[in-house]
Amino acid sequence: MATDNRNIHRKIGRSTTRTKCPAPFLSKTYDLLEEQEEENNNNNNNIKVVSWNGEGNGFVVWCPDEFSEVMLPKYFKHNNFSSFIRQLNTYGFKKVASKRWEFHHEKFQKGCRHLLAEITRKKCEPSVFPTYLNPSKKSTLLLARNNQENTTRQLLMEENQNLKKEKMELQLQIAHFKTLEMKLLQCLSQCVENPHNKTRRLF
Amino acid sequence: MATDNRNIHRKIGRSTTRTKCPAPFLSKTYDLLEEQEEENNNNNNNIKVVSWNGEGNGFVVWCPDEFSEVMLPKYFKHNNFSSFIRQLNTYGFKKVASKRWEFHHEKFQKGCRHLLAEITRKKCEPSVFPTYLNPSKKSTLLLARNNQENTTRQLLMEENQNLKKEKMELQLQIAHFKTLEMKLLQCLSQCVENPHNKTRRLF
DNA sequence: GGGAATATTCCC
DNA sequence: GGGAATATTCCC
Repeated sequence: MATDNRNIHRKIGRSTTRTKCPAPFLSKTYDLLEEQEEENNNNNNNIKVVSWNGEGNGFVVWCPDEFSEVMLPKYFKHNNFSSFIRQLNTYGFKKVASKRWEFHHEKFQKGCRHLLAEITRKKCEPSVFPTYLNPSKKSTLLLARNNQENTTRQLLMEENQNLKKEKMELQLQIAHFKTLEMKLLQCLSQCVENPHNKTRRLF
Repeated sequence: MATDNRNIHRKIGRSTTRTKCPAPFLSKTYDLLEEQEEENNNNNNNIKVVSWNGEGNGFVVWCPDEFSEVMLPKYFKHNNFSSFIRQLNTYGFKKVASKRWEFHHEKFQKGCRHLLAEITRKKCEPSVFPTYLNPSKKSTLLLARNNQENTTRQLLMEENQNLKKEKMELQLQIAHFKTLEMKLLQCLSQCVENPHNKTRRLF
């Protein structure tokens, strides 16, 4: 196993001064391009394996097979092109051509190593559950949690409904009492004014 | 980079028939011991680097430096003893001696490769939040979620309180009406019976 | 020892 | 492309 003298990046990368230091993957990919660029310049006759693109705002893997077999193991712990692509996607790079392996990232540009520290890993959508729970367990937990929440809400809503119904009934009673009071008062007034009338008919 | 023909374990390991297949780390560690055992038997004069212990219910790394530099890279993508230990801990192995690197696991025994599939990774305590969220973000989310739940409940509870208060007031009104009705009726009856009495005093 | 970030692999 | 499991690293 070749010793990896780029580990220094990683060591600093994990420290609390993270803002100063890009992720190891980014530094290594940048290193790879810079070192390959130098080699490309020295041997104009050779076919390029990987290089910055014309504008210097992205890079192209010209020979994926050679890149994977020869270059990847020099910088990473594997020789799989797909793992390299997976990392590019993780850090938000975009494939910008359909017929060649050209990738862009706003903050990944030739001569701008200082921009690397501004590139962050894409975050997955926040899930409220740890990844090791299988979907069935997740649904069970979801149901449990929802059930608990729903039970409280359900009880409150039921109570609300009942209270509203009771209120309506009470208001209805009051309406009847008001009518009754009115009639009684009417009746009384008639009674007082004409004590000998039959007032019962009001009821 | 040496190709790793043990990846077959991994490929199967990720399939849905996971129960049949141990984690790659376990298979590799078992392979390593079996292959080293054979080498130990062939060269009795050599110092052992790693071997099963006497009972066959654990193993001993006799020479950590040589083990790390020579054997680890043959089976894993690193040469760090501490990473190997980290994996052992992840899978629940216990260090059982203070003066040498001897590790046990109930299901990791000489001649019992079939037990490996029963060894599982230790799970961290279920956190409701993804690990990438820092504590401050976690509290914010917690508060947000709680706020949302609390808002609903709070509103329902407030509505409930108001409804109960209104109900009480309505009942009070009804009580007054009942008193009033009673007095009016009393009054009326007096009025009818003794039309010339002063009935107003009842009010 | 183990939590957590990053890397690598596998799979959809 | 990206979710998720496992591996490797870093740090407490």
